[in-house]
Amino acid sequence: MMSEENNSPALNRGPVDHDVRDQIVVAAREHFSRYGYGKTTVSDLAKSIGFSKAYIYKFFSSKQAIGEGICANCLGEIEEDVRRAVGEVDQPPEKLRRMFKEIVQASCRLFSEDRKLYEIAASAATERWQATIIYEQNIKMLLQDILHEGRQTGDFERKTPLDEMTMAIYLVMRPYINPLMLQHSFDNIEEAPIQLSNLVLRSLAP
Amino acid sequence: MMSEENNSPALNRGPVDHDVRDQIVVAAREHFSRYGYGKTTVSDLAKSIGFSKAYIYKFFSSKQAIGEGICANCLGEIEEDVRRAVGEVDQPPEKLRRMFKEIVQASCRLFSEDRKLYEIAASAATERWQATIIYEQNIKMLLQDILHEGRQTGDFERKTPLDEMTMAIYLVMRPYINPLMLQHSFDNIEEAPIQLSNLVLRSLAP
DNA sequence: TTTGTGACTATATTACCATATGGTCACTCG
DNA sequence: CGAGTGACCATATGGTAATATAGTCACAAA
Repeated sequence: MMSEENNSPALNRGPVDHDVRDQIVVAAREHFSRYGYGKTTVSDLAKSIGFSKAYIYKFFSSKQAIGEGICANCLGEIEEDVRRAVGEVDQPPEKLRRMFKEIVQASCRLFSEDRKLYEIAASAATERWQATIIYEQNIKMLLQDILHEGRQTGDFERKTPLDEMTMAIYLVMRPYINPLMLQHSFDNIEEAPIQLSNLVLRSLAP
Repeated sequence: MMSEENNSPALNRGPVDHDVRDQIVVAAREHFSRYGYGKTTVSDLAKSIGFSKAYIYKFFSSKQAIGEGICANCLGEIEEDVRRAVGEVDQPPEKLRRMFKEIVQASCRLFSEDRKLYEIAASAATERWQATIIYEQNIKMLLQDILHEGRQTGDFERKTPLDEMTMAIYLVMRPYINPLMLQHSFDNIEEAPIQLSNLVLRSLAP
């Protein structure tokens, strides 16, 4: 499910469903991934799809808007991976473990296999782009769903208010969710999600 | 208790206990705090204490060595604040709460009241200066002491290995200990330490 | 020996300007 | 009317020459 933006400074312009819009996105992903966001000029994108630079601006309000689209894709893919991993098991405690583990894995994969796109995600986090905010919201909601389910199955305690619980656990995960913080969490990246899952699950015990 | 360095690339030189060494440290703290580490030249320090630049290098092996000294001071002061706060109460669970709360408060205080020194601490963290490593080690040891005590008083569970416990809780606190990560933790800085303390304490319940 | 320095080098930083780039708009073409 | 663009502007960026700075050393004075 793609996250469509319609917020404060409108990112998209012109026809929403248009072949050229998709071409731009494809070319942008390719260029950003290969040369990086900074080294790619809007003219480069235009040239590669055979139009003029001005035409790009019929579809996107700025270069950053294109970057946000690509970034939203990347983060969306991570989100999908996480949802898939979570969906593979039934017990809420195990879901939580999977969620934590897969978030770290998927983020590290982006970092090591597509550094240039990772850098976009990092600067998106620095500058608080919509893509980042939505991604973090979605992850938090996924977490809340798991907690809610665990409460109903009796796996998790029910005294603590659900949103406090969600917030606290989200804060524990944040250093591995946010690309900026991830960079400072590479020490013990192997054990960290396991140890932290254990800690969180102990605190969730009924 | 000051932390003295004698490590890989020796930081100090010449007479350890010397009046001029102290003068340098005092002048450096003043200058770094007012103009920042980058904008302060070694010649500035020399001039302000009435010696030549070359003489500075009789006491410190580099400008960074001076920076490390100042940074170690700042972090040492935070550490002292935390130890004091922890020492004011008796119950290990309350000690943990205090520790978390005071670390956040003291770090935020440095950030808002002495931004320039905070920036040194941040770059010390980026470049993994000794001062940072020692500080983080000390904090971790303080944490372990509290946990150890709590186990003996029966306030905390005893099944989980002590060092796993320490590591996990340390990882929870790290976003508020490490100056680099702190910058990205300002949202919810009020509730975060409380909620996280609650979570940790729930997980520590026997 | 201990205290102290000016003169020196290699590297880092700054200041500058030419160029490149993001972004707009009036306009053409079919 | 809608698809598409060249010419244009203000600002960002990159490269480079000039300057400033970290750090050393041989040496002097006490």
